[in-house]
Amino acid sequence: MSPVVESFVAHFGEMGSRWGINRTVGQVYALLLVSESPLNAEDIGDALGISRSNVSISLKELEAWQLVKLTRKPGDRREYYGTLGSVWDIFKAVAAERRRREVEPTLTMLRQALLDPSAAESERYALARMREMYELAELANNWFDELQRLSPESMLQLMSLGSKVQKLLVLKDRTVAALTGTDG
Amino acid sequence: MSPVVESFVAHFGEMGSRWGINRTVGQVYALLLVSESPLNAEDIGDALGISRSNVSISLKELEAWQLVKLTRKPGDRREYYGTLGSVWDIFKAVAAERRRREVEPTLTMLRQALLDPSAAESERYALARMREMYELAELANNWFDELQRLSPESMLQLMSLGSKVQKLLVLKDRTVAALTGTDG
DNA sequence: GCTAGAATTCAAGGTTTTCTGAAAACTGAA
DNA sequence: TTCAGTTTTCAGAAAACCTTGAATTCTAGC
Repeated sequence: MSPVVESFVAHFGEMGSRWGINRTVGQVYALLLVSESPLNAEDIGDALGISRSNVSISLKELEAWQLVKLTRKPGDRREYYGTLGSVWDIFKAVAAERRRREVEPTLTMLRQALLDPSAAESERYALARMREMYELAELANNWFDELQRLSPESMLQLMSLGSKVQKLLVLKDRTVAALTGTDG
Repeated sequence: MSPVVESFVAHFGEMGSRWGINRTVGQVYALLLVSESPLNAEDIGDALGISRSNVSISLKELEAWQLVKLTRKPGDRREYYGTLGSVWDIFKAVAAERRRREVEPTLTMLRQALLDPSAAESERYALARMREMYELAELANNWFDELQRLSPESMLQLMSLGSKVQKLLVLKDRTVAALTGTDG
């Protein structure tokens, strides 16, 4: 590995725990990201100095995240791993999996708690707080879902707009008001 | 603790590691979230069955996230902890801290790697991949920054719009084109 | 269907992270 | 300034997590 690649891989390893994956999974993914052609498990283990079984476990984890794709070479029985095509696809895959792991269980828990008929009067404040949280989380969750439907171009445009989107929203309100005759 | 609060606290504890905080920090925060009035360290330790020193460490961590605020009661030397006012404020604080911990170190690393003059020809592919990643991360990062400037109302409106925002973007393009006379 | 090579599983050992109680440091009120 | 009550620190114990090699299962190509 060249020095630049080495520091990239090391960084992904160190950041792993902050990102909710472990060191090795981070390193394996970093290596695949910057490799021009797919690698097999032995290549990966050799490059990172880790055991064959650890490579296997890490690749399984990356498959769960849907961050790697498997290819085969004719006349070669080993499996070769590569990453998704564009960084945009990667971004979407990470967002989807994080939502599944980090947000959805909480939404489910909150939904159940809020529907619980045994809730007592003394819990009034706690339930109100939980409801607020549920509502914002659900809104944000659905919003991310919708954003993923946008084309990369639209997404780029929206992001470049930044907070100027506010002007556009005001404009929209005026237009709607004028068209429906419901203004002031 | 009532059963509903207990399951809420337990859930935050279990999700802690997925969210990049530890079990105890998650539980302490959950408890503060649903408590109508601020709690002192002893209250927290008793409610959660953890040591006084562990409470102290967890509160320090929550302070680093800027998720708790400290109050005092007249004639009481103990410190009382409560949470931020609205879920929107909480959301913003979490986003800011996560960006600081999870995104910024990577942007810094990529920036340095991309500027490194010792980059060799053999690293061409790796550097291209890293540049792509850097560009999307920077764009998304700045976008979040801008979004935080929006009022809660605008944010709500934008989120409710969902992918229909695309129509608004098309409308804007047409208007700009018409005004500047640069259309087809 | 065999089989050699490849992938996976798993128990044991190693490492990192978290938690605790005891001790030290701090602080508000007298 | 003193001091009792409070918070913080820290070394060691406990828990959680990760890694490994050996054994097992799987499978592509014959």
